[in-house]
Amino acid sequence: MSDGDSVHSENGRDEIQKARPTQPVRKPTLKDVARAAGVHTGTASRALNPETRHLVNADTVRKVQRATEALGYLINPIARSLKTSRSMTIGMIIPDITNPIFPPMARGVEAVVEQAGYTALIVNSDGDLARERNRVNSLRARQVDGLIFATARRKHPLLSELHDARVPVVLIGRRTEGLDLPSVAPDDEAGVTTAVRHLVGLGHRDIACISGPMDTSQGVVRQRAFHGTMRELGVPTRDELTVEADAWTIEGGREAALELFGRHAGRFTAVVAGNDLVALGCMDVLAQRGLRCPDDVSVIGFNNTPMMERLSPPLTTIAVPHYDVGVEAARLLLEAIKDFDRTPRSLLLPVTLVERGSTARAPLLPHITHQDSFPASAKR
Amino acid sequence: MSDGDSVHSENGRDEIQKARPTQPVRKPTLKDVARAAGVHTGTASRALNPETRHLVNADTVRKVQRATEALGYLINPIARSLKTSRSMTIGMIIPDITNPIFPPMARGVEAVVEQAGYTALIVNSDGDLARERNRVNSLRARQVDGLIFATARRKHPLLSELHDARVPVVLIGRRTEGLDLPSVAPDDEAGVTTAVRHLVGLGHRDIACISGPMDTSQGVVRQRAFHGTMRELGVPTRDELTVEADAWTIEGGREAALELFGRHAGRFTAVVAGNDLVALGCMDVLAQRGLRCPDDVSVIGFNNTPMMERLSPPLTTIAVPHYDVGVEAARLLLEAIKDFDRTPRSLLLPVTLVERGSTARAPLLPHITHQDSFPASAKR
DNA sequence: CTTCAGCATGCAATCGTTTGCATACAGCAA
DNA sequence: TTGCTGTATGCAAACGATTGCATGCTGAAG
Repeated sequence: MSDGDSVHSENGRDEIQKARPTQPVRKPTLKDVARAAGVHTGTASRALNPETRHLVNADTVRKVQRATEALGYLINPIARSLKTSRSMTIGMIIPDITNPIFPPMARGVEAVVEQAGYTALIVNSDGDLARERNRVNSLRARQVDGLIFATARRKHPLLSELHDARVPVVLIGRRTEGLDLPSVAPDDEAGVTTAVRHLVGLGHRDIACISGPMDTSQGVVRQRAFHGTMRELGVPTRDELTVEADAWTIEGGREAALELFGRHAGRFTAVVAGNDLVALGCMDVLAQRGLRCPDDVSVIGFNNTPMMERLSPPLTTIAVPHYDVGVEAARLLLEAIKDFDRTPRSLLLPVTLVERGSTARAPLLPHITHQDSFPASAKR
Repeated sequence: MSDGDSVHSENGRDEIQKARPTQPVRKPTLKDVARAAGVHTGTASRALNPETRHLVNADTVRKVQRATEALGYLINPIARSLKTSRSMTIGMIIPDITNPIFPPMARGVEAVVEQAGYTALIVNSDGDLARERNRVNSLRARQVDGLIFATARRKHPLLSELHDARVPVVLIGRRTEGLDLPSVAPDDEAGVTTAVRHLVGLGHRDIACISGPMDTSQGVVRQRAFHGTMRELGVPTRDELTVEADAWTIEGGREAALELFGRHAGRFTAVVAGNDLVALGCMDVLAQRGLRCPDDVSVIGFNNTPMMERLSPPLTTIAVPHYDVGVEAARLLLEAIKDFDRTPRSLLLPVTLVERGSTARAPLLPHITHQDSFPASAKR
């Protein structure tokens, strides 16, 4: 509406920049504030910054503050960053934002950094290494003051580079190899141990393990914990019953389950999955083969991903406090920003078993033979 | 490796800044590149910028590029932004990042803006107006070149402010009121119409509507479409059968369903929910009252939220191309950034019915009377 | 040989802050 | 009076890029 009738408005500037309906008001700068308050920009700057405020007379501070409000002045963080080379910004790299465990983490991170005056930039790498590098470079160029990696790759050239460049970094979901970086992770080992005990307690002995990708630390930790616990409990394991999912996704779980069956590995009555999504994929394959869960095969996941309680059967899983993971990671990062050379702390967050419908007592009859013939109950 | 053996390296700078275990290598600046290439910074700048590259001799360009690589130079977007007052950054405001429809949108947005050299900053407002204001201010201060609102509030003082400040804005999921802003939304009207037709086609006549919050445009559009379609089809509606959920969440749906029952509204055999989460909340209440879905009551959602196919019963719903919504929103934003005064376009994306297990033919017998007594089938 | 066009580059101001240093002034002691 | 101390402010140089303008050069036209 306001542009149809824009009179000639030939004010000389319009000749240069293309004619605009309304002249965008120039944002007030510190100089404007200083002028309005009748002081020098330096003084205004000091008055506005809590760190330096004590250097200036209380009355002057008030004058400056009044001017600030009157003009609606907003500090320009870009100019500030240029000078201070701190951006009050941190970056969070997520491998797959559509995996529902990450949004709560992101919120946890946001909640605490925001409190400290930081803004969190959230980017996702799609698990793609090149893309990840890209995103990280872009974040670094933007002078982020620190980085949180929620991506679980085990060794990572980026990490040492970042360390050399003295960029504070916190890892989520894994401890590092080589480098000693602060990290926060759910207690994977305890979680898996609990899961295995649960199954064994239900009478299962032939338990398969569909681990997550072994190039992620969580993948290896969880698988290792599986074998460790089985050994401790004196339950024999067979190599054929351990497979690795290529990705922490439903599809990854599906493919791994397919491979498991392809191996003609013989009877198993339960599976410990690397995470909930992998468990879901596995359950798909089970169903497709006419095996009922939990009647024929029990399945247990990891994470307690949202919605898992509403599936049929509802998934038994290990609950991880994702929000808290984010919170703690952020705290660690703030520490690292404050003092880069502080010796890195690592947190292990407790996890809990959530018993639901996907696990049950082991069936009495063998129902998967080496030949993949099915028990009566599973035959249509 | 090139720093471990760096001899004493007492270059005077060490004396000044506090001694550090390892000297953080100063990031190369444009000046360094220029020196290395034997040209002036101005020339280097022009050589590196595709827009101005044609101004400089091809050989020189090559020299500069080589120097750039050799030094591992990364342009400093902060300095660049300060000068150009463009940040190559856009902001996306999401009301609730844990609602699984948003991550795919965010990815869509990211995919296209990234292509254009922009970085997307994703923040969530938790639906809280003050917080939203906050986040937006922080984004504006950071000089974002444009904003995408995925938050569905109907009228919004912020929006006109932003418009006055000539900040490009694109809306997701609603057309605006008052202001004419570019937007992209699923075709809510068509979606609801399809849903209602589906139910009526199954023989339902007593259909309840649990709409989303009516202070969101999607809430009103969908509810309006419900009543419109019912009228067109000649199916009478009763006011008591329309309730409003306070939030687009499971909890919101639950409370609304409770209210519906509290009203003693009499028989209904189906409900059209504002979205999938609301539908889930409603189904919880149904189950709790001993009503089976779909045998006693059919329920249809909206969005085709991930996982809905795995529930029991799997949710019949209207599928929305969330990723595409993000893609289109980003495109619109880029257009608006290029030319703020272009007349705003609005897109309506097609939606499709996904028939699953939560809807079925209407039961023959009335099973909810005004007194809330239940049919035999529902009695335990 | 001049003149001029046109290309390639250098020069320097600028974006909006921060911050080390210089300055001004008041109060106080000698 | 002089000399200090300390406090409050001004001054101006950064930070690292962009960009309008000036300049130098080459070669062709006159």
